[in-house]
Amino acid sequence: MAEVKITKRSEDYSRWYTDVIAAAELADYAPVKGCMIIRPNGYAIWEKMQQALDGMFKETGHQNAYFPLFIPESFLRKEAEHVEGFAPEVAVVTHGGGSKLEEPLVIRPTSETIIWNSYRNWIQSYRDLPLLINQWCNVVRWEMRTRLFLRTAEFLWQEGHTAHATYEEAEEETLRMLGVYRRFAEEFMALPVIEGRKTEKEKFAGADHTYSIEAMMGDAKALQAGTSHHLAQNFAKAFDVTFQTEKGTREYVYATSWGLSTRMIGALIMAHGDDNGIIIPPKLATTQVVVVPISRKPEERQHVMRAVEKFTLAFKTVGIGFKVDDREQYSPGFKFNDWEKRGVPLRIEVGPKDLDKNQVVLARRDNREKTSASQDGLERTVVDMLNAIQKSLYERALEFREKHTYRVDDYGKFPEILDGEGGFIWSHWCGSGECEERVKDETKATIRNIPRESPAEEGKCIKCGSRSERRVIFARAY
RNA sequence: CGGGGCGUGGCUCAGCCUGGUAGAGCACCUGGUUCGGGACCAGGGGGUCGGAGGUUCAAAUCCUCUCGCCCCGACCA
Repeated sequence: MAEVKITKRSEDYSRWYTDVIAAAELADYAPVKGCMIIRPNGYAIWEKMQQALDGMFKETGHQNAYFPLFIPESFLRKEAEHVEGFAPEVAVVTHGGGSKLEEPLVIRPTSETIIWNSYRNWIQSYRDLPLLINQWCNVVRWEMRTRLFLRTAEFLWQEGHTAHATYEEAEEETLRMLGVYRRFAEEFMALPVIEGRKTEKEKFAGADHTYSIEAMMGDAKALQAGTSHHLAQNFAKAFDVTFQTEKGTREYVYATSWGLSTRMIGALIMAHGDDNGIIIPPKLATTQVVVVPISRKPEERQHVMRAVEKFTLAFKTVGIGFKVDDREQYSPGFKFNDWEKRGVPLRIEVGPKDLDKNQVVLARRDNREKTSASQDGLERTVVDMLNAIQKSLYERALEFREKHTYRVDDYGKFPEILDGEGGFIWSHWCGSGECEERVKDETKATIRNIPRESPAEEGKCIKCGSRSERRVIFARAY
């Protein structure tokens, strides 16, 4: 276990980020450029995310399946916008079994093409619809500049691919899954997000339109945390997927796809982490509570351990994830720091002084407050406190976002905000790609999305002054 | 792909300018004393100095080539 010191957030945010990952042993750089090794601590978070999401997918009627990693190159070319969007970043396999392949195989950057190729055979009639499939897998996108979790050449994700009889039904599904992502972010990640529609420039290659949830990180930059696409009939037409309607006519199928990736681990780090390391929200922590026994003499140790065994037994019955750190070679102070950088939400300290009073010391990771609690019914106290931590992480993140959100009607204020503390800027936009592009060139801020909750409001485009009907969010993004 | 930097035990780095046969801190192992916010003492293990070639009696050090990584700019979940 190498000692890792963490750069202060205020000093160098991106170094802080990589330091936190090293300190918490979440991931390593791989021998292959742009790839990462997700270490057990990092993977544990992903597994928790998977569990939560998978449950919600099942609740909304989806089934898991698995499609191949290799996709015939020709498939990718069938949808014009799609190939244009992904061609620059696909990895291609040209050889196999010692000889050149007849047709190169691309390693999936996303699976729309290979999945819709199958859907052609799966869908005959309106009775086969809707078709609601999800898959958990890895994908590869050859990125120029990579950062652990946020942008790597290979990453893990889930991709949902559904087929519907009508445009409206597909739209409903697209928004339903966006809502699932929102709920996941808020309830499990303690991360407030803004649902909205992507601009034409930022939408998924091959989609009719794209929705996203956007979150604010600890440096006030935006992170796209999940996307849901309405693909209309684009892929059905490309792969000739039609169905017979109730009336006996033949129509192309409507599609959606939606994905959320290991990037969320990066979001978690940047949304909640502090100078001491990552803070894992209780609902995503495998180890929710770490118990640090403190003792000097062997007989003291025995007494302490007896008490620990007693209350941890109760933890098991109520399903609290805990770990007892009984390593003898480390001092309590070392262990406090060790578990803090790993982000365990709650620490329990028990020593001789506590035994005398039948209590323990509870130390919250989120605000580093220490309080005493009785050993009787400790499991209830702990459950309550974990809930309180979950809630307070959300509130803190929301407060931070509010504090860094501005309504701006004067383009001249953009640099001041963006080069200062940064943040989300709600401004009017006429809807033209030129204005969007010019703002990006001039300020490095992009339109994150057109918020769904943004009320209709007459205004003038921040850039060109033309008529605008609602505000959009400008921000610098990851 | 353009600009900048760096490759020396697991990690961070010194040594290189001025060649002389590898060193520190942390981590690791053993024993002991410790233990309520990163303990201490003693002992110990571990490196073909990114790779190849060259100069030299002698190369981590000088020369040539090569590979890789990191940071900054053009694309993106």
